[in-house]
Amino acid sequence: MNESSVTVAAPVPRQEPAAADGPRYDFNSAEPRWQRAWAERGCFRVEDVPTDGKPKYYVLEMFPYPSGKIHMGHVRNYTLGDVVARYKRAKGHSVLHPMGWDAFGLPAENAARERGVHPAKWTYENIANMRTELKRMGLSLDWEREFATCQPEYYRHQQKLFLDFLTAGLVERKESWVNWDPVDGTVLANEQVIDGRGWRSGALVEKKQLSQWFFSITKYAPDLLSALEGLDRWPERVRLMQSNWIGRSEGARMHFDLAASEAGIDKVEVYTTRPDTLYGMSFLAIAPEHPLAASVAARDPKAEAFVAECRSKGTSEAVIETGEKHGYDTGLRVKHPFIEGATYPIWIANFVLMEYGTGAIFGCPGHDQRDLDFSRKYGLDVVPVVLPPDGDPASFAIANDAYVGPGTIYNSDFLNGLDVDAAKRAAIAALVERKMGEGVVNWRLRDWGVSRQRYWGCPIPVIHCDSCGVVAVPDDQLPVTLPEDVTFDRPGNPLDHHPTWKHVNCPKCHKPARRETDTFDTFVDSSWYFARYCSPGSDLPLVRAAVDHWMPVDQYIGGIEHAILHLLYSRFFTRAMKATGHIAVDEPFAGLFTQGMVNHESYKAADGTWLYPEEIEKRLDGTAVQRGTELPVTVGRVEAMSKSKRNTIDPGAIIARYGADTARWFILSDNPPDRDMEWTESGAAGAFRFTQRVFRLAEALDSVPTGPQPAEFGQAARTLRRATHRCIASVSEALDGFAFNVAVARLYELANAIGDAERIGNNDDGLGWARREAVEMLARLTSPMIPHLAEEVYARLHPGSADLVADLPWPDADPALLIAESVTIAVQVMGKLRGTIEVPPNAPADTVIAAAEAEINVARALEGKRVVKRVHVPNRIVNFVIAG
RNA sequence: GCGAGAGUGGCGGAACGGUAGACGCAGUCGGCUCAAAAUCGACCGCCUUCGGGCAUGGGGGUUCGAAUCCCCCCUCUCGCACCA
Repeated sequence: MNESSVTVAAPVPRQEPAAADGPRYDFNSAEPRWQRAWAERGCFRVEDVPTDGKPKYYVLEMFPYPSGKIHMGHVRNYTLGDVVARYKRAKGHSVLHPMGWDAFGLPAENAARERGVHPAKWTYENIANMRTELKRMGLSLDWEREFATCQPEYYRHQQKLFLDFLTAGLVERKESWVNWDPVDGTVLANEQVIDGRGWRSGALVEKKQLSQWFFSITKYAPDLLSALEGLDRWPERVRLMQSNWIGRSEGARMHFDLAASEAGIDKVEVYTTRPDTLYGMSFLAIAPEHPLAASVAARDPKAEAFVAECRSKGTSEAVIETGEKHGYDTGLRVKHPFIEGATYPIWIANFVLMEYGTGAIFGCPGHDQRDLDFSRKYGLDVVPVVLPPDGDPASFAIANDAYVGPGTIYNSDFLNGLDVDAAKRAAIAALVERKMGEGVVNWRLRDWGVSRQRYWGCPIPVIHCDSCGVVAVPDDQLPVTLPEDVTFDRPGNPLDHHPTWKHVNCPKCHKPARRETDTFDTFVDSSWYFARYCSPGSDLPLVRAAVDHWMPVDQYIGGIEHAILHLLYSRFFTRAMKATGHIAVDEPFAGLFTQGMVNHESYKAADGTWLYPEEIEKRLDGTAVQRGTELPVTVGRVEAMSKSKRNTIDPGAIIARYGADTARWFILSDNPPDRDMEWTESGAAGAFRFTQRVFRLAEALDSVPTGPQPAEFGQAARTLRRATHRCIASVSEALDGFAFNVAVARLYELANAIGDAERIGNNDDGLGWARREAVEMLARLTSPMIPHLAEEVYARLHPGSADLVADLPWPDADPALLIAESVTIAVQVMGKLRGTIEVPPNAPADTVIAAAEAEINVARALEGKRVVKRVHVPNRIVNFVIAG
């Protein structure tokens, strides 16, 4: 997880912000100091089962893959989560906010193969480095809950869960077609097959049948789909993507009898959503992997060649993009279910998928575009059976487009005259009557294959015994740990090559047997970690009292790239854990927020090589030159930070230069958090200026005496206090709505208002008190975003106080101060703005209208006109409608 | 192809159906400086005969009033994609 982009170290050191006159906020000493203060106070620690009676709030960001360094995507992700965590905590919640490591995975094995470093060493060193970097961000995390999924203390429980699922019938071992890389000797995910070749080896990928472990996610398909409706704090598009992925469709499962049986096979099973078009049938097509295709291929060399070709080219982009359809006529024929004596050819076709439905279709070219393309290519009949509403049965014909719209059935015997839906029902009824089929619901979702031929993953805790079959590793022998002495000097799975590891005795019959050498897909590791955080030290996978208290996660935050797989697997896993008694909830994540990416301009030198941002210098006219050489540089697109384009910004360098608060402030201020943002140098510098300005506003109060709240405030003080309390209200509202960029804008407004008050300089009428109040509120309201500076400012305002802002409750706005002393009302004539008037709040309508009519511009616009309607919206607007 | 989302100044973006452009970035002018940096102040959608007019992708509609609601169209982004 979270490994989409990798940051590399900046090669050229950047210059420090120029040292300026006067004292400055020294983030270098302040940030570590406050981080220590929070840690020593244990501000962010919570109990597994709290007894403080506070409402719980569980904030979680997708845990990082320990690639080596944190990148800006992490900074954005964890800053967003930290704002939520700190805000909810201040609002009186007991907040669980943990962090850990998604630590198994292929990059560690690649490092082992490429550099000879053991995956464990590589992983743990990366974790140590990234932990240090994350701690510099000042996140309000309970670090005592940290774990890595590669620790036996974690994955032993995963093995236990697997065995519980096995007992509960939620896991099975079955044969399946997989992408097999013959050079690397491993199964590849579909995403790892590029143009028909393995992404690492470049070898042609083969389709191969392997025995694999599967989680029975399809058992939950209906529930996983219907429960999406209740996830009302998930983005609509994620719910939609999951819904499409699960892919429910209604139709009929039916069989066609072969005219003559083939190698003992006498019928073909078909799934269709269009049983109403059965009379339009002109062929039957089966997938190349279909058993019937295999038996034809066994006796027919041409068929065998065709199947082999499909197998090798099936996944290539060329075939998929052009949609070119290929087929082979087997010579076999099937009988029509309703038409006595009619038979149709059976083709093997490349566009029929073995994975979906039954791997066989009946072809109705009149009303399915693919079937039409296929029929035109091979000269098969095209018989229309659905007449469009305005169609003429005598002349309606199918040209190049199949007709898939609504209409009336014709050319179809007993179905004639029915509409499409009625005909579907009638056709299914007829199939049922003849015992040839039934109405079914079909799902696109497949069971989740979790076997990987990898070393750096969680061992699957089973033993294969020749006498007893598959035997679960007994609980008292868990965990099955990875052997450390492995080599990566040849392709394939090091566990399989290990001289002794897999050789064990069967736990049942004690005869020699073999350990399973496959490990789990790393998505398994991340499918329950959120629940483990509730009781990370327990001897049980989950402690019911802890998960019952904390789960579900109230706010989950991460990238959209996990919209389907990780989230769907986690939803399944939670249900499976419920079925096995480990947890009580169905849904793991009550709220989900998907953040946008962090992008940056890219730069290219004249010779075509990419340049790091540190290597270029911007000119005033927007062009850029190479630092030092002054050679011209092409400024490229703003795109996702990537190592290859060298448009990365190292968070460590930013924090060293500006401090964590600046990085956090800029990343929050730039735009709404669900959209992609552009990291810019000027934006970061602007954020840095703000932090310094806040400090100066606090510093300016050193000479302003403290004292009790005055009974009376002058005009300027009242204005400032209104700004302060309006800010409390509006920042709270913005934070509640994830509008962090708006919260930032409101805080700039408050800072501007304090600056205005500062320049007035007269403290006699309570302005000094009002300024202290405003600066304190500025600190407290910014504290979820820039927590270190908030502490620094608060401490300066309260010398000698031991209070931490992190422990203070969220301030409440004084309702009396949210009411303006006067309101500006817009005056329109026929909907066009003609002027504004100042009136007391909630002034009576006739007073306001009279004042509006008196306004000079309005009066001019109304002169000589007849007003037919006066619209008055209190405290908002007056609109005069005139005749004519 | 199917589905979803989005189009507002030079840029990122604000805006319960009620003064469009908050706030920031960039820019212009000025104060302070020998100068620069930092900082502070002012300006900053387009046109204008200085009355005002035009402006939220385009065109219609609803409304006293539309960036916002409805219909049609255009463009862009993302997701799924031979799913029978």
